Amino acid sequence: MSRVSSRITLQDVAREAGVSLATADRVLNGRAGVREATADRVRDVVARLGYRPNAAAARLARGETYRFCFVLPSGPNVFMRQLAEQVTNTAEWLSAHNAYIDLVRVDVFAPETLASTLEGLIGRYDGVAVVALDHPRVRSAIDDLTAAGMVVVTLVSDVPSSHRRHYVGVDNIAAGRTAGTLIGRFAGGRTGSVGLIVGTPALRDHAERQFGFTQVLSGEYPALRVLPARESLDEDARTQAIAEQMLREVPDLVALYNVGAGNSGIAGALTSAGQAGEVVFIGHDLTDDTRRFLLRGVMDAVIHQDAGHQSRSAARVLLAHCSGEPLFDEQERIRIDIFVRDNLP
Amino acid sequence: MSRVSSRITLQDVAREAGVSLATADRVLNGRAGVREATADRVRDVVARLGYRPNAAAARLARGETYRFCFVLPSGPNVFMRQLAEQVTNTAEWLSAHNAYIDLVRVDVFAPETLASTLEGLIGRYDGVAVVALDHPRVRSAIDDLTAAGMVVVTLVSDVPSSHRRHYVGVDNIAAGRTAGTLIGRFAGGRTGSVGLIVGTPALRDHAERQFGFTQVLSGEYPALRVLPARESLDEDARTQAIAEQMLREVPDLVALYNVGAGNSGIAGALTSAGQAGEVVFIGHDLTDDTRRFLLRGVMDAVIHQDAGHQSRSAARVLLAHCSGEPLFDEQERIRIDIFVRDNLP
DNA sequence: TTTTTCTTGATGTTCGAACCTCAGATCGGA
DNA sequence: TCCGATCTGAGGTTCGAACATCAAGAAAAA
Repeated sequence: MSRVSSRITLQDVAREAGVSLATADRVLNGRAGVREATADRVRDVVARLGYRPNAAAARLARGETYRFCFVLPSGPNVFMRQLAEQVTNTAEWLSAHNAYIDLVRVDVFAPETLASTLEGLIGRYDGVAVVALDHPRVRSAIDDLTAAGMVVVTLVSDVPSSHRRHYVGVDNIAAGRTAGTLIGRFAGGRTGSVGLIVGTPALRDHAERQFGFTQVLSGEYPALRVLPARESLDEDARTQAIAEQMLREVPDLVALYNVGAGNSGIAGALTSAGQAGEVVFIGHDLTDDTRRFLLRGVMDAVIHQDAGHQSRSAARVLLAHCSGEPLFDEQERIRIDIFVRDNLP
Repeated sequence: MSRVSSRITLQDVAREAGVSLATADRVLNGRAGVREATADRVRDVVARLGYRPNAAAARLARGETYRFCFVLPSGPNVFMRQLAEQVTNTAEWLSAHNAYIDLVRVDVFAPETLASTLEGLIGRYDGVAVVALDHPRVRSAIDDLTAAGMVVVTLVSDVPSSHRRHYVGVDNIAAGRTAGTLIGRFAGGRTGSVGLIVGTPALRDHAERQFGFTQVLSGEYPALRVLPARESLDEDARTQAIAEQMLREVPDLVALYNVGAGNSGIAGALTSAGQAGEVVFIGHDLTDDTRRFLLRGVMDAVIHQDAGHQSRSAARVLLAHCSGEPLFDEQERIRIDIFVRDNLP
């Protein structure tokens, strides 16, 4: 049996170090007016006793409230709607920690709008989480925010070259590779063509998934030929039209990978062509629709990134950076979930 | 833009309801001596204003410390070692919430020992998380604990018929089904036999996985014949011997599913038989070993349940039940993770 | 030696809620 | 109408840390 922790207050530390509470306090909060030797003594005792400030008391005493802003894309995208909903839940949870979230939705396909929205946030928040577009204007807006002393994290879609403090989201190249491996395996040694549908290659996450997917298929499944990517703009109707055309014109079609939204369109096309369950179909993001497609055998796997995790993680990261509390990195890693019919949550 | 929360104190509620702080306090903490009509008025205002007690202040004021005990199996099982490590991390996190964890390890294959260990905990803790054996003695020990007013949650392996307050873990039938579907798909239309290795059918989770697996394979992949299950007792050497024997004696072996531990043994057998990558191999629990096997192509998929999630979830559940704080169910659902080479964390 | 500057201790207030006591107020029943 | 029982208000204390102020003592500079 191992007692893993204890409860030690600043009082204990002060007594043990032979200084007053005030001095111990000055050391711990980096206030001036303590001889270096004394400060060291205090720090020693802190380490030896394993003193950990009572977070509840500290927050209560500070009485600070943090203001965060989450900037998400507007539009009908189901995943983004889920994310917005989860942000609302997160806000409720955060309110117990003296932090408030405002939620802003802007047009994701307009870098100028996004950039100017971001710039309008300067000084009004302590931290910003943004589903970013990798565009020079957006990058410079992010840098402006950090220059103004705000903590910025990118959410779902990264801008690696910016000064964002953290990226909360998955490795989309790995997500694409995962799709590639699953399609390669599910195709079961068949030879033929694989249809590839993206929302728009202008979105960094779509481009990365496409890259990872093609990499795996062309490298390891030579029997499968990846057709040139078609753009759906994430619209159901357009996606359906593309899928229908493929089913008509590609006789040896063995699989479909949909990088973006619009899975309902593909399911519709497969079903009406009588090919549901025949053509391997993998897409992204678990929704009511894709869950149903999995259960019906229309989709074979869904690659997912949990909106709730990402929202909470972004909030924790913002909070930790603003209040100086520690972060458990391992807990903040967002995973690439694979769902098949049998492990649906 | 939507401001999702606010900060309202009990003071505000009392003022708005036209009562004193003391009365509002009595209502919220269920203390006697308030007329029902007045209490209703207060509750109305609480709802209307969306008052949420400041958790930090509440905990500070209560000053309670909760003592939890985590009872895990002893022995060399890697997953259980991971779990123990994560419990230690969780303990550190919990110490910021005035809660302490003791960690006890007992022999999992001895229901008597487990049961008497549990009974020895009575009165010494506020809550217990236990990796339970589904055995009448253990069940009655759990019921004794709850009868003594302690909160008990089962971890990883459930005892559904007991009075445990909560089960933190995955649906192991679903996990077995997931393995079945993946093997069925990965086998790619081949015809042949599938080897099935369990630790011991006495463990509920093993039995459930076996059940789910067999259900899917026999129901949906008639070309695959599931061999009678062999028992490995979770030992590498034994597992290896079984795998070697299967590889020798079953000429049409197309896949192996290992329900318990001992994946290294199977990997060894496959490699030395020159069958690595030929025979589909799926097992449980991501470890350094299984990760390596995935990357080398010896294993095709690993079904995983995150030890860190489970440990933290158990702690949150215990804390919530003891302190009466709310739980977000959705966050406490443990997922069945599927890992292939490309989505390793 | 005398100032000035630097350290330190002592002491207090604040945060929001939990919990306690005591004195009135109100109410029902006899 | 009066009595006890039941409400309610007012006030205080506590938790642990953050932060402020003031004065005493020590060390360094003049």
